[in-house]
Amino acid sequence: MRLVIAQCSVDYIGRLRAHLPLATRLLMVKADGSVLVHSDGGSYKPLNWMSPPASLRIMTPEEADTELGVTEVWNVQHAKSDDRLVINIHELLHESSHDLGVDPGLVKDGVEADLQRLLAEQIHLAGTGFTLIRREYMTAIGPVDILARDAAGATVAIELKRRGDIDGVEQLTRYLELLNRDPLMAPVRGIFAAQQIKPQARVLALDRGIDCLTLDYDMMRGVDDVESRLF
Amino acid sequence: MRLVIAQCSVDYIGRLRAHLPLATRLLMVKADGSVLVHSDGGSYKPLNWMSPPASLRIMTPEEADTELGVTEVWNVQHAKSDDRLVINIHELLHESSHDLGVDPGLVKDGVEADLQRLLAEQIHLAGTGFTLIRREYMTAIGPVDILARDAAGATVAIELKRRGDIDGVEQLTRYLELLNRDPLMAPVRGIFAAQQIKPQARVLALDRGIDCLTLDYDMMRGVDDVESRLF
DNA sequence: TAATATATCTCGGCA
DNA sequence: TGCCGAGGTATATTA
Repeated sequence: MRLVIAQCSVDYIGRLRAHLPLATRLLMVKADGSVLVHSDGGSYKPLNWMSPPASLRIMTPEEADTELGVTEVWNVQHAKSDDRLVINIHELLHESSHDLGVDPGLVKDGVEADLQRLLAEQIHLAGTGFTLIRREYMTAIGPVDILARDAAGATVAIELKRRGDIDGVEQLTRYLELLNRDPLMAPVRGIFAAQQIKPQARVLALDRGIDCLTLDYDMMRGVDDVESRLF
Repeated sequence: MRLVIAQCSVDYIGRLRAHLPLATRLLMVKADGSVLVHSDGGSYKPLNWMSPPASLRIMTPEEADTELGVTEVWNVQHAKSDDRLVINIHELLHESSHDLGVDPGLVKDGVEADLQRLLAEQIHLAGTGFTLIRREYMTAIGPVDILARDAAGATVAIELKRRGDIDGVEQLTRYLELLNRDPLMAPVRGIFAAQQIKPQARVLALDRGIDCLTLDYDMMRGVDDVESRLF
């Protein structure tokens, strides 16, 4: 990885066009040819960047640019598209190079897949007497997160989200419509389950006869830990 | 901005939990207290990070950690939530600090707003004899991108996207449902316009009687340039 | 402040 | 490889 602090202007031409006026910024060149242009604020998103795979060519500026104070031109070309990043460097303030090696990568816990596993194991949280039919029940339009049977023997489709938004209700609605076309399965009712359900999503769900279920991940994980410890 | 290359392990605890095993990485500390952990690959997204506003406290490790080789513990605490990033530093390989100043920021061209302006100007692309009623036509549930009148005098609602996904079709469906409740406006038909329309979205749109329109931004901008040059 | 739509989204999974 | 869904989505706009 190469780190450069420089006074520069940046232009991106590709899926859109974007321009950064002259200022002092961090330029990060990664081993895969990707380049990130960061300012000293904002979030983790760079001001401008080039995704890998890409190649960096450092060129001498044309005469007109030299007169404007440009000392180097970095041409970062994406390997598989016409996307291009052009960095006009006016002054190099710092430069260093480092060998980082390959990263072992991130281990996550608490994403939708974990929620799904826990709810499948603790399906009684969806309702008393519920039994699991299966997770990731495939249909023509995609997988239903959890398919279960309620105490009365009726089929229930459960859509899981970390954050319950209107999109999720639409998604579950499409599944229910499809499942209810199958006479062997109908009637199928729906449960929209999430750690947090937005008011609008709740209104839409109830309007469509879909039950809402708020999940407490920490509690569910706690139960999971206790159960794991028993075996 | 402070740049550190270090052998470290990282833990994030907040909306979820995430762990990075020991490896050499770049740590970027920005002026607003945000911290980015980057490896020498991937794209612009850091392996792990803390969003601003945040504060960094550097602490001496506990004895047990010292024995494992930890020399410094960075505790990055978000200012407005319980999100926390803990970086256990084993070896500092490089360190430098830089004053970047405030960035003037990015200028963009070619986002949805530009597409919308161009299609409004070239509304004939939606169909022969089309006339523009208005852009951003407000309804109770949000603005319809473009409202137009077709050759026969019927109202047409156009939803614009750069990438036509299923969400956009749902959005347009909601608008059409609402607009068609108004007897003065009904019947209103829909056109789903995008630079690229995903197959699933196309199927759903056609199933709901919504026409699809693929837009060529470069061509539209080219026409725009030519027209601009005439005046 | 809260909700909504966009993104050069990125990233992972699966056909 | 392309499509599809999730994201600690982040970010800008607007009511």
